[in-house]
Amino acid sequence: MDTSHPLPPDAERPLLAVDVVIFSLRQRDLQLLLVRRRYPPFKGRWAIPGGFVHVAESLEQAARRELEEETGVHAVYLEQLYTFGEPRRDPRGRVISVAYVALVPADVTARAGDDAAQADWHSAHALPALAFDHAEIVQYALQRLRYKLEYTAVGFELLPHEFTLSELQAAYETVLGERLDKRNFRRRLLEAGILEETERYREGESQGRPARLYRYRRDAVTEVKARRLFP
Amino acid sequence: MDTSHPLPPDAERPLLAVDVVIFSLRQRDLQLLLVRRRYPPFKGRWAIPGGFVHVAESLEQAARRELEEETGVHAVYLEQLYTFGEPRRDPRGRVISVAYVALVPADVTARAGDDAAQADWHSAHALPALAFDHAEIVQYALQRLRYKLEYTAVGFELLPHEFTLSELQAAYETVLGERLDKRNFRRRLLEAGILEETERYREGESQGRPARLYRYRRDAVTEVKARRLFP
DNA sequence: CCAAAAGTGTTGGTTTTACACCCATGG
DNA sequence: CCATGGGTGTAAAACCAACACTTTTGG
Repeated sequence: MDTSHPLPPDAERPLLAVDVVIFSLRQRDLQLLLVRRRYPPFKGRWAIPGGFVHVAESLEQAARRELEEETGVHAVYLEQLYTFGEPRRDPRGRVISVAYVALVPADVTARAGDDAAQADWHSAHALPALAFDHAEIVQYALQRLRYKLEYTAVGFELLPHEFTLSELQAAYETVLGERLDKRNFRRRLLEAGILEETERYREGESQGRPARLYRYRRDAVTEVKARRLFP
Repeated sequence: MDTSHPLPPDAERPLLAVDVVIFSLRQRDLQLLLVRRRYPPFKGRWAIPGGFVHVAESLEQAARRELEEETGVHAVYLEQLYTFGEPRRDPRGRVISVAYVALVPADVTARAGDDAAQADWHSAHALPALAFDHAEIVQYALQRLRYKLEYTAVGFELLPHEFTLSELQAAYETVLGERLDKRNFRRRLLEAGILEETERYREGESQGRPARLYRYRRDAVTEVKARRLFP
C-alpha cells in the first residue's frame, strides 16, 4: 500500500462493517441465519448478521463477535469470503463490507442480538428479499461453500461433534444438491484418514440397525495438494 | 450488514486502500512489480503498488487505476485477493487494504507513478524486504496464483497475445515450480479446446525448428466444473 | 418375522502417467 | 552436418463409477 503523504483530498474514509453468512444444517436442509432489521434503511427486511468494526479490532475479531452475538458460539469455522465496496451499496454513505462465511453445527440455536428484532434460520434455497446487496453476498457464499465441500473436508463443521456416516453423507448431498453413492462415499472418506471411529453408536433415534458414530480428527492434515473428494 | 442506527461510538472510519500484486513473466522468471516508497513510513522500502480509494470509486476501479498508473495497461486479468485489516498494520492509523492480483503480459513495461521514485520488476523468489505487511500479501498472492493455474487456464494472461506451446509450458513450470511432461502438457491443453492454432511460427528467435504460435480462444468456456489441468 | 437402516467388494471403463525418437531449421 | 528445440504415440498403472446383497436392530 503506497500511502504516500500528503493524503489525497479525495481519499475515502468509509465505515467498515463485517457481515457473516452463517450456515447450518437443520432438518436435512441447508439453512442460514438472517436477522430482521429494526431500523432504516431496509427496516423490517431480512439481512445477514453483521455490524461495524470497532476501533482497534481486527476484521476476524469483529466477525467472531458478531457471530457470537447471534449464536453464542465462538470456536467454529470462519473464513473471509470477499469484500463488497460499491460506492452506493448503502444509501447512508460509503460502507465497506468484509463478508465472512461461518459454519456452525446443527445443535446451535439462534438468539436475537441487540440490533435485531428477530434472528431466524432460513432455507438457503428459499430466501426472502434481503437488505442491501446481501442477496449477492449469499449467492457468493453458497458457491464458495459448495466448492469448499468438493475439495476439502470442511463438511464436519456443519455437524455435531459426533456423527454417523449416513448423516455426513446427507450433509454433503444437501449442500451439493446431488445424490452420492453410499459405498463410494464411505470408502473415500475413510481412506482420506480424516475420520476417527468412536466406540459409540447412534441408537434408538430411528428404525433399523444403529449406526456407528465417528468424529473428525482435528489433527488431520487438512490437505496438502488438493484432490477432489468427489469428482 | 446490520448498520443499525445510532452509529456505535466505537465504529471505525478507516482509510481505505487497494494494493495490487502485479505478476508477469520475464526472462523465464515469475516477477512482480514493486515500487520504492518516497515518503515515510517505510521510506525507501519496496512495496507493492497501491493507493487510497477515491470518493465514489469502486474497489475494482481503484485497483485498475493503480494498475494503469504503474504499467499503462488497462484490460488485463484482475481479481480480488483478500482484505487485510489488522489494526496496527499501518503505523499512521487504521488502514484497510483490499488486495488484488493482476496478471500482465510479458511485454508490458513498468513506469514510475507520481508517488513512487522507482518501479521495478523483482523475481517472486528473491524479494527484498517489503513495507507494511506486504510480504504476507505477496505470499498469499503467490499461493493463489499457483492454485489458479492448476485449476484454470489463466496462464495465458501472463504471456503475449500469441505464444508457442513451449513458452506456455515454461510459464506453467515457472509458476508451479515443477517440471511438466511435454507430451502430456500439449495433449491436455489441446484437448481442453482453449487454444487456437495460428498460421504463424516463432522464427529466428532461437536455434532449432520454429515453433507454431497459438493464441488463447477468448470465447472458450472458462470452466464448468473445475477439473485440475495438471494433477 | 418384518421393516428399516447400516454395512460391505468387485469389475469394467476411463484417466493419468511414464517414456524415446524423428523433424525442421540455423549456424 | 551438427546442435537446438519442436513435435508426436503407446502401454501400464491408478482411479473412478456402477452396482446388490447381508447384517443388525426395533416394533
